[in-house]
Amino acid sequence: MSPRIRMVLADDHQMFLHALRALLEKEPDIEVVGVASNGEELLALVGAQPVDIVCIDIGMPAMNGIEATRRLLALRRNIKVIGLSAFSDRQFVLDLLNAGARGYVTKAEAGEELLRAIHTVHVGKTYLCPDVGATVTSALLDNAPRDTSSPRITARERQVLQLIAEGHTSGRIAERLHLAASTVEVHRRNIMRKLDLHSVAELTKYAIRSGLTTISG
Amino acid sequence: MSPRIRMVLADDHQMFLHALRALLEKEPDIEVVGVASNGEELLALVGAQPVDIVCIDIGMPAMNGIEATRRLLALRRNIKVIGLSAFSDRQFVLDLLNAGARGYVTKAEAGEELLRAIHTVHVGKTYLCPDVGATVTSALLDNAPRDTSSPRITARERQVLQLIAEGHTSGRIAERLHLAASTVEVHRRNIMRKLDLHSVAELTKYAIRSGLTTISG
DNA sequence: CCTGATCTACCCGCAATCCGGTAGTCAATA
DNA sequence: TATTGACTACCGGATTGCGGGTAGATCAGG
Repeated sequence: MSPRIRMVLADDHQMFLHALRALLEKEPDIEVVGVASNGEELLALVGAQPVDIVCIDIGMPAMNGIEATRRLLALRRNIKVIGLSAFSDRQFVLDLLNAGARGYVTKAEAGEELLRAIHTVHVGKTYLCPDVGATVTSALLDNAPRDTSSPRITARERQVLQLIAEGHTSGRIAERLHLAASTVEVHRRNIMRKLDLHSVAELTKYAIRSGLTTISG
Repeated sequence: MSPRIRMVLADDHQMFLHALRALLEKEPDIEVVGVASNGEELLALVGAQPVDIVCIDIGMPAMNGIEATRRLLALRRNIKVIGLSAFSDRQFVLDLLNAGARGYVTKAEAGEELLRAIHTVHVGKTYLCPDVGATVTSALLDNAPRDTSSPRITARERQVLQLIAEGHTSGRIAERLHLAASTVEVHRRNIMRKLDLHSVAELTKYAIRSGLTTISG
């Protein structure tokens, strides 16, 4: 008999965290060895014990889910990461996979979907839940340079977008990042052009979908 | 021995729904008799069988949680409703309680908090989770007209706010509503003043929290 | 009848956004 | 080496946002 799959769960909602733990512990081949409600707790948990798979909520406020994935894999390269999210934004899934994640499941899916993902990544494969899988795999299989249809946001732009979505003006963002206001405005325009969004309201929603900011705040 | 508490859960996230079910079914005195992922399913479930307590997620897209509560209680007056939410907006809690709910718990709280709420409302009392309880009860106990601290938004303002959060300018909102642009701007400023919000990003998040608009769009 | 709330509409003025350019530096890379 | 992309910074101009007023119309409640 092979040993049970050692898992760690990370989500900023305590209730979801413990409810999910209860769901997974009904599975005989899964052992939840810890839960974390922020990035620091998560890194401490995986640093202290052997862990096979980590489920990370993309929408954590304290630490960006993608950043958390990167730091986690820098610490323990052989851990498998599955991203959990309330939304399914194509670009964001691609970023997460680029960061090293092996799976992606939306919270709208049933628990069985997550179990499928766990067992799939545990044997070294990649699992994407059906609704996002189609669009993403088509993008991955397509090695051709899809210039027009792949709006990639840079790290700096992501940083500016986050501050815009938090309600700051370009001037204050410039102060915060030690930049000229004109530079921030360039980033702002480039973000809007790349994403084809044309108002702060749309930028804000995109930032929330991407996990760059939370609804409360 | 008293019979078990018959519960129904409603949330648009399948995963949370089933995870929460697993958590509650570990309790010997609780029986989850059904789960619903939208308002229609919920009404059908409580119409078909005896139910003691219903947990409703406030942030359901298809049906407003407050509206669902109202219709639920119109159908079965003796059912106890507990509101679940990812956020804790004072005004929404008040609206929910006005609609007839007996409890309110945020998803950030642990599962034990929900169990406390369930047992409390089951014996006919009202339960509010600690972080919102303080502000809300102070508002309820205060019969005096707290003009400055009770930001009630009018129907027209809500309409304008929704269109702002959808990314429209005052000019286009004016066209849509057959108003002068100056009038829309007045509504806009009154909304901001009442809610103490000072950017479109903050307005957008508030609108999402209020269920006026959805994140995807 | 009067008061208060709401909706309507306008005034001014400054700040900020939004869209179009140009252009230098730097690092990676083809 | 040459090119590409990212980051930086500025210019100009049109539009919009934002905060402060004033004010008339309507309607409900005391």
